[in-house]
Amino acid sequence: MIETWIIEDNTSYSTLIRSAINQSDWCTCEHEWTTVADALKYLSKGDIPDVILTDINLPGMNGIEGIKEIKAKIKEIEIIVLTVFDDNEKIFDAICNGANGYLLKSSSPEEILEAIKTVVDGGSSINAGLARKVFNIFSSLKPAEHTYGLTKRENEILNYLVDGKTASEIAKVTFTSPLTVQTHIKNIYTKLQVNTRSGLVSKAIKEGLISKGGKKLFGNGL
Amino acid sequence: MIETWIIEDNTSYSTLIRSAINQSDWCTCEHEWTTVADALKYLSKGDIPDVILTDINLPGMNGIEGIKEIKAKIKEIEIIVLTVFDDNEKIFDAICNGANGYLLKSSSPEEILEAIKTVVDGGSSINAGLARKVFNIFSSLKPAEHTYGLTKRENEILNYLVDGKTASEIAKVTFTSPLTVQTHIKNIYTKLQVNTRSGLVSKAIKEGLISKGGKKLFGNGL
DNA sequence: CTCAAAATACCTAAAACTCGGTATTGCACT
DNA sequence: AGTGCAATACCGAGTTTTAGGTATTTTGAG
Repeated sequence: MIETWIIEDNTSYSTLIRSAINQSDWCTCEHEWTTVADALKYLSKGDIPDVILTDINLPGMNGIEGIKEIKAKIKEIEIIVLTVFDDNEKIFDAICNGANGYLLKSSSPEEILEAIKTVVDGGSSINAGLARKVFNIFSSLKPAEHTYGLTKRENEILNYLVDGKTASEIAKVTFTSPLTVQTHIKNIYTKLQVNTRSGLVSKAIKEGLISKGGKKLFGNGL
Repeated sequence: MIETWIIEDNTSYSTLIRSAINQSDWCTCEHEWTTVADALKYLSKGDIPDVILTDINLPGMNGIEGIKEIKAKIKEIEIIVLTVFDDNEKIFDAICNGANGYLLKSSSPEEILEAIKTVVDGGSSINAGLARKVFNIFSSLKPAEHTYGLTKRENEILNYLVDGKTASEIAKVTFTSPLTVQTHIKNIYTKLQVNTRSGLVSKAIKEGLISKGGKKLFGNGL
């Protein structure tokens, strides 16, 4: 039997969902809370559900923060966001904070039950329309592939610079003169149109100019 | 009538899918190619499908590159990846390059047709298991929230540094002495355990220490 | 109020960086 | 054989940064 909780300040809506859940023969909802704080308090007492359905717009702590708090406490709980918001930012934040599903309140009770089943089976639940948004967020994450016409050597040196190395340190690992490295750096500055070391590093990371084994990567290493 | 193409070097598999598609009364598949190059050549002739199903492991140009090339030519074409690979990297790359759906070859013909319908309706198609992976990639993108105990002022200055500003420039915009700014920078260095400007900027961006209106952001501005 | 942390400001000296140059060598392409 | 680009190396002057310090004034929490 799957145990679920609902965190939702609109009690008439939560009651609706709750009764739909309790009508199934494999899933129950014993508790509904109006704030994240209430849910967290009860969690501390050792009563742990399999799935939590949560709104985002809540009094006190919002649902996004709530996901983080709940996951920090017991990461095994599957969390499904149930909200009216469908903007990229909310979706992005919710997923980043550990949401396992994202549903709109326009979803039918059947869809909600389906989503619960999906997450307990180790999947993630999101409808096609929202999935498109997730896909779009992803592809917008990919920086445009400016190369600024950097040569192989310049690119190599750029990578060392981003590591925080000085010109002389780079000279050592590349077996060249520090003066040569300075020349390269000067040329990189011109090509990237920056005039400080920090501006260079910033631009290089933000525009994905850094390669790791030939692959572009994001600021966070992926 | 939805027109689809298949790019797949395993012709016995593609023939199977093609006949399944052609058995529907709303979707046809006139062309199947074994390489991206073939598809691109035909695209140039003006014959444009609504949806392309593509493998990833292809002779010559791989499917990931293929997505980019096809989208660059005609971005309206919906592209569904159909592959045996389910590793994070392939999924990530495919979506970043503009894939609109991602299916495993274990999918049934019904699921494939469902996916085609989904993408032409403006959604994105991905099954629950893969969606979980996408969700996990997202949450791994979120840098851990180290703060390194930076004070408000230090954080402010850090942001200017990441912009490539010098100490004196920062002093001007903060209406303080350059010496004060230097002191702050020195303290930031100690807290972040770096000893060059570039190392600082690099670490700050990679670990998401940069705030924009109170919000964390990624290296790419999101 | 009081105490600690934060923010402010200054000093010095060495090291590193920025920017304007010049110049040689080697390699690929025509 | 000649042209162009990449990579190498150097000079000099001025600026900025780094790494030790010290010290005063705010400010926020108890």
